[in-house]
Amino acid sequence: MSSETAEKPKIPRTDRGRRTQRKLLDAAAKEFGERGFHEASISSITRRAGVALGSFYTYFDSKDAIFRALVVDMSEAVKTAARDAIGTETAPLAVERAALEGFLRFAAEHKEIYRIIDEAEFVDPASYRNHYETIAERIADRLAQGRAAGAMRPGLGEIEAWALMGMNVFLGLRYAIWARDGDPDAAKIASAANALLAKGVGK
Amino acid sequence: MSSETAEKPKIPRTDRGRRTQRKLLDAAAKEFGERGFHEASISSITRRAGVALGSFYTYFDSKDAIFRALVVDMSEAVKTAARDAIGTETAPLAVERAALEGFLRFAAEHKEIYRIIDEAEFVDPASYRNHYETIAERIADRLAQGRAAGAMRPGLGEIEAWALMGMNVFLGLRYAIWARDGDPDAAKIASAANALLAKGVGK
DNA sequence: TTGAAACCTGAACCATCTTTCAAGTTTTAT
DNA sequence: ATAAAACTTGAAAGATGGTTCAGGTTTCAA
Repeated sequence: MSSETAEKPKIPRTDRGRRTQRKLLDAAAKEFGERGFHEASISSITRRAGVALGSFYTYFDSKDAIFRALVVDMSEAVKTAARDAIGTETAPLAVERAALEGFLRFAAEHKEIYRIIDEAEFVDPASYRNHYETIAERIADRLAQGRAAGAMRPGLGEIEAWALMGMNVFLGLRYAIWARDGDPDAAKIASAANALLAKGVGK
Repeated sequence: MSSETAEKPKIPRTDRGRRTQRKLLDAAAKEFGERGFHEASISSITRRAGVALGSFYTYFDSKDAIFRALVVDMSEAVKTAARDAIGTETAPLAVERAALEGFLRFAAEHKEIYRIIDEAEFVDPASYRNHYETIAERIADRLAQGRAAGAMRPGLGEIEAWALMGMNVFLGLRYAIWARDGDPDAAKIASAANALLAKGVGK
């Protein structure tokens, strides 16, 4: 529970072990995504993974431990998705648009990330905080670059980074996780958000 | 657990009863706020409230039920705080600034709302969704008014409302809940966010 | 004053998992 | 081929904490 406990990695030493550990991780992503941390049960995870209950403890110290491992995984995955989506874009505003569009598409494909990241607020607060702080820093860096490139105004910093991140997260919640029939597609959402970012709501 | 179960209100019929129910609700707000839904225990709630364990079930059907009651309470409280903060402002941008500043101050005073609303995603998904959808509608209405008043550009709708809401929620998370020494105050945050809203990041 | 309804009490019940463990199987290295 | 290390197994231990209940006390209305 505490973030201070030793927490030896438990790294598998054979192929069979690595396969089993991965099966557990994948099963856990589904289980936690569908039922949330507390509703999820280890026996259900091992059942999904097709291994015995006891094997779980060969690879993870506890239910908390596998959840933490998963949060780190997903947190990486989100960041990677955004970076990949940015690709070769260089114009600062185009970069933000691409990042959001990529994130929206990723979230739609992996709806479980929201539940897992969100539940980290309760199960693993340090990772939760780290997740958002890291992303905010990354956005702040991009804003600084936008300024340096002369494409953005001065005075953009941490506040604007958090505002932009919140915007993206909530657009993902509404249009990727809670998508409805007839909703605009990811490109449309990203365009609208980009316009807001570029010129605000003023006339 | 299901949202289909009858769920009779259990309304107290005497003053004593109403007092006890309120004590339980207040105790639960603290307990859930400090420990989160699953770490929280009913015996701890009744201990805080100074009543016997069994009395809990005179007023609430279950741990879920009192949590749901609390979510409704807090959801109301947030909306009220924002509305009160808007007060007599009429200029559309000033309204948004006031709403955010009011929300930031409220969140700083009631840090438990974040944990309780956020945990509703898992414990009471319908209320969670309803909370944000209601707020988004309210923001969308204000944007429409801003447009009608000629202070905002055309084309602002649901997307922009969710973006703005996300902005506010994340600014609250960072600067009210996770406040650090040396952080700008609520007025400064609201100003910066308002500038972003007014003119975006462009030069 | 008095009976009924409302309310209070806390020990015990019980269902639900997490975690452990001792014994068996597979893999790896020599 | 052989032994050690890695891995697997599932029954059972153990802990937790929500919920029930039977009996007592307080409040209310007539």
